[in-house]
Amino acid sequence: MKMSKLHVPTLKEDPADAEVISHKLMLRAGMIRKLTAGIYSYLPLGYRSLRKVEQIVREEMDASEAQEVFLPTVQPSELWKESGRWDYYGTELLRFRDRHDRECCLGPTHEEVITDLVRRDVRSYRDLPLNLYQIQTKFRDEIRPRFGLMRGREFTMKDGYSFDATEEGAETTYMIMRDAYERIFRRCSLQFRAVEADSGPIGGSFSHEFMVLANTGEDTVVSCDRCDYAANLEKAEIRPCEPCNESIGTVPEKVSTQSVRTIEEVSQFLGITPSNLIKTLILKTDKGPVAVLIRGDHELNDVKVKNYLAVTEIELADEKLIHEVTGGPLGFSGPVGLTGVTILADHSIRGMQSAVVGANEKDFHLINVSPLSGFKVDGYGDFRSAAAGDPCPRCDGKLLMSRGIEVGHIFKLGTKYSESMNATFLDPDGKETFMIMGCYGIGVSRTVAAAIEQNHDEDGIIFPPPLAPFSVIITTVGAKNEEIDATAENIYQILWKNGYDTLLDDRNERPGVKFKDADLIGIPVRLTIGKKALAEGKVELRSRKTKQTILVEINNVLDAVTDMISNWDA
RNA sequence: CGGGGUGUAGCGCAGCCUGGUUAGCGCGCGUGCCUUGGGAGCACGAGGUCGCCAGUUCGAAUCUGGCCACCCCGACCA
Repeated sequence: MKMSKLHVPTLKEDPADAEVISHKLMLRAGMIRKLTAGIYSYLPLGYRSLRKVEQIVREEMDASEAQEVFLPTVQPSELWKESGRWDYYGTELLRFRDRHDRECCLGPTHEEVITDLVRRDVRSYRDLPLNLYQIQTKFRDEIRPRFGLMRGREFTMKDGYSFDATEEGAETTYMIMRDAYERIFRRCSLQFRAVEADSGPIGGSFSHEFMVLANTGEDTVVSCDRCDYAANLEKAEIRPCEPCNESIGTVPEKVSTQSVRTIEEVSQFLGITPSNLIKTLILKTDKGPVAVLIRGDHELNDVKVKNYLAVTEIELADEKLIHEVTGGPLGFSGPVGLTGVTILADHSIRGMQSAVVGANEKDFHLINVSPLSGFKVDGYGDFRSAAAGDPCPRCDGKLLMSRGIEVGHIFKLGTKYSESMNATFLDPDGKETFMIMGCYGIGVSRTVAAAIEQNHDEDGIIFPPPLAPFSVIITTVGAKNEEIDATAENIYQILWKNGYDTLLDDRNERPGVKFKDADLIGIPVRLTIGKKALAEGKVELRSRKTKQTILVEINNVLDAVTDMISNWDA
């Protein structure tokens, strides 16, 4: 491609509405343009990168014996009602009616469609396992789209679904997909980790998220400094601590705490540390209110509570509900004497000896309260979020926190959809059996953004070669010169013939402009052709990553380019 | 949806508080000259329903009300 013909509207300044670096750079590099909130057009460079990722995904999925299909975007409400998700999915599902007043939605994911497809034609265990995938645009009416392609409403996703006859088969498929994902993200030159995750609203029994490590990530990844344990913060397990079994002979005492109510204020006021406090959080769920006790220095993990209670909705209670439940105002709740509500407590509460709790009365707290005798607990569990420095649940190491961008997610779904949608087959004994499903997603457009988050500098994007829209850019410098132009054209042809996507910057621009653009759009290898070096039969080869420049003989250009690209990650 | 903010040329912004001729600046864009190893210079030029609607006023980018869009912070997810 000739730069003079390529549509790359680069920008000198950062667009005002871009916050994160990948968004800024993709706009500045002329890769994408926003149409409306969370919805973007891909320009030639952006689309080329997107397709590079798609191609890697395709190759690795195909190599894992998954088969590509292409499914409808518009889906009838009937299917969603059948799976039960029409009511469950909420406003993220964009619904509308067609001219016949039939209810439809735009597919945010395709479990229903694929399950319907498979149940129609697959009747025998002989047809299983079956693993189908597609790469297409999904629409999720996100509450708050942000950060450009990182959280769009419309985005490109690879989603795959597997159907197995047996549990063992389903687990094997899961492992195959896990391996495929490792290969895919490694090929994208990304630094990532596969972490244990909560299986979320799609449901299912176990799942992994693939997290690209980046400071701007929206997710928190917990990992061990000793072993390879890594988990999403929502999921990260806390090892239960030893229960304290001696009740020291203290008697609860009511103290006035006037207008102090936050953990910080109360502990300062009483001259104790937050770890001596128990915070009593009143939560509203679809099965009624619950009280959850968490140590003062810990954070509630509502996903854990949600899973423990098997409820679908959970949120912090408002002041009115708190009053109804405890009889006291916000900030002074406590478990002592609390009735008519389920009381859950985090494991760490058991290890406390004399704690401070709210008195369920304005301006009063109770001190010297023992979890052993001071109040009733309906269930102990793991209800708090891991924090940096917590012990690893698997070994003696300590947990570290880092930020991650979720680019892939795999679930073993089990029979959730096959049961609700009646996807069955006949097993070898002729018995009708539910298929065991798995689902495997990759945020393709998000992967491009994540790669940029991880690979950039002050001059622009530094594309890893597998994702770069073009691998090489040939930049001619100096005034119009036939020899330079001819050499450039010649090398350009050679590189294309040898499989390198090559850009030729033949614009009548000053060198500075060409260099700035080449850096901004992040082409890995730049070949500069100028008068001085050419007089010696040489051209310059520069790595966008190391910024190192070497002079190479024109005859050796192909080898030198190959060398630089194949040693990119070295 | 709750809280905060912004809307003026393709992009980035000033002007608004304290209404008053022709609405500015930088970048970009067009033409010409010139220049060619890190976003050159000079000259001329094109480009604006000041987000939309209503109101106040002799007069509104500027004041008031309503609406819309977008961005940021929280609950969701690839």
